[in-house]
Amino acid sequence: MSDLRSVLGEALGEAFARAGLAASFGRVTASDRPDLADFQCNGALAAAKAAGRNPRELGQQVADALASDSRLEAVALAGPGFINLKVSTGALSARAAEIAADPRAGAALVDAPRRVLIDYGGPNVAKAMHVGHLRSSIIGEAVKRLYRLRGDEVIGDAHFGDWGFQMGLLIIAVFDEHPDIAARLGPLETDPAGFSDADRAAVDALLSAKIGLDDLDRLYPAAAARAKAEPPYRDRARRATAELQEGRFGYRLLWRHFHDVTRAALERDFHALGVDFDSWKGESDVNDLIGPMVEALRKKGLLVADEGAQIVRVAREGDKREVPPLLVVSSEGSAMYGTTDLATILDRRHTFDPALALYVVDQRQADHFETVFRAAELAGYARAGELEHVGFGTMNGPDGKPFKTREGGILKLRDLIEMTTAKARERLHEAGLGGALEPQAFEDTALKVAVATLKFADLSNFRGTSYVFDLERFSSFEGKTGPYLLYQAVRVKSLLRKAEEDGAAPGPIAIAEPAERELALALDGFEHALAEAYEKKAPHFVAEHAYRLAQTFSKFYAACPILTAPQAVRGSRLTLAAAALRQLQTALDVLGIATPERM
RNA sequence: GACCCCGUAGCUCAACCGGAUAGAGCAUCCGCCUUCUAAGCGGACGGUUGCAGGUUCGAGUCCUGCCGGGGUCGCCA
Repeated sequence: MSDLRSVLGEALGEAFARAGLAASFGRVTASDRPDLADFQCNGALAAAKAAGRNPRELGQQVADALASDSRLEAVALAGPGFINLKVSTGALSARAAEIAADPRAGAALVDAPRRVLIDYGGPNVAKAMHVGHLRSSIIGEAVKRLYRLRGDEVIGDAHFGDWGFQMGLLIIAVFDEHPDIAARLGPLETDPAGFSDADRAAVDALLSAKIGLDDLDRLYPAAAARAKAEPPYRDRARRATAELQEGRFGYRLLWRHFHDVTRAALERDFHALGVDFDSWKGESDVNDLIGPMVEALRKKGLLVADEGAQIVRVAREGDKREVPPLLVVSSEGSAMYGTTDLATILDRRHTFDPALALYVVDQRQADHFETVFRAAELAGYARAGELEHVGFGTMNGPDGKPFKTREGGILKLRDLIEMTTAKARERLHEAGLGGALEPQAFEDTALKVAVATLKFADLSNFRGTSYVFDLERFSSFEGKTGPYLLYQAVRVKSLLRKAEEDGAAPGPIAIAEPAERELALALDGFEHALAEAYEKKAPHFVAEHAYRLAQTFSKFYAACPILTAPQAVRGSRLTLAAAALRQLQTALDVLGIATPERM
């Protein structure tokens, strides 16, 4: 089961090989000139250059070798040596039938599945998610689904930021605000003996009643600001952080509550966005690994003292810039975020043991990851190429700067979703869509439209570039938008429902009309879009395909009546329509976009 | 200052190891609903790919320089 492009590429590769040239010259691409051909091969030009031969002559030789191929209706040499291929109607019908019968809608599996870990989302304790988390979550989720669809064993890890200085800050902030909590937990130092289940339940009840995510979200920024301005306050927080990490029991209880209450709220928010993690391992989980790891680094001679800190030098001969060392232990003796990252790599090596770990994190941290990855290689925790930073640009406001609210604050993700959902309701009403739906179904549709709006807008751009958030444009039902794609999917669903009511059954595919031909070729292009997206960790190739497919279908829908066609034609077109729907939904599912039944 | 990314139609973006006539969407204009969801489809208009050189039969793509924008440059993550 392969796409036409690959199959034809193999045939051409053989022809090149018979001519004594590398089979890789047979690489086939979609035609630049759809008026002339379906596919083309430019290999004769490069091969002729390499072999010192005439490109047209060589191209003709290769073309002649394919002249009798029954899958091809025409093989023609054009221009300086392009080989143009037009697929026969029979082969195209057969390929379309194959895709229609495929539960995977034409998506192939990789030859050698790997274990892949995707590190994305990056939520933190006590911090409600804001727009800064949006891209990592959306892109990471899409990459995870893409790799899984292609057959890899994939774990999506939220890499929960649940450790470090901000925990100390929160502890003292909560103690200051709630003397009763301070009185109950403050004295509990190291000995949990005598702390009964009933005591634990009482503490849990106390904390649940008094401290919610909103409180943490309010306390944290205030405490962080105060620590910056008041060294004594900062020092208290540092001490609390150190005591927490050393295991002070009362602090651990409080910390556990921070952790649990945040995670529950975040999971809900993420889920509403269609983002679900397989693992919520946090920075705290590797805390106990850090001590031994530091020792091991020292023994290996990698750790050196510098300016009062302990560092691992990672600069290499031939570096164009000065690559800073990894700061493992600060001059105050504490672990840095790079330390935690390194320990996390070690932990993953011991547990999931991924062949590839992808870090879906803001592009601005590229240098940091370069340093960490080099240190991991030096320490023997990973080999070159096993760790990769999948960076992305920022989502900007109309001013071209990272998105802020009108007041200049950071927009919470929940508010962004609510804003987009409100716009979706408005647009649905404007369009007179969804009027027949029950209120609950309407809300469900509005949320799906909102998620499609946000995600498609993000994923249709190459991840590396920044983009300007423009709700008016993104939420439009016209053009290259999420809502347009949902609309197309819903139209097909409606059509198929109607066909079923009429008792019209799908039948064998027989490509005849140009619009059918185009649709079949679009369906065939799915696999290549997936492969491209997979290789480059760039979901926009899938988004691009989804859009092209929807548009090609719409053209077909307009040009080819289905329910009113003669039975055989109707059967063929119904099968094509069902295949298009399944593939569109599969593509949208990779992007993390769900389609409603009606709108 | 050093290094990295970006600069493509009026606007927002694509362009598959260097290939034919650089493609979409929005906006503007012209057509198409007694027919399956017209929030659709077809067509038109729109380009010195930031500038200047170089390599090549061929450059948006590779190399050099310059201009403009963004980012990063150890004890916050």
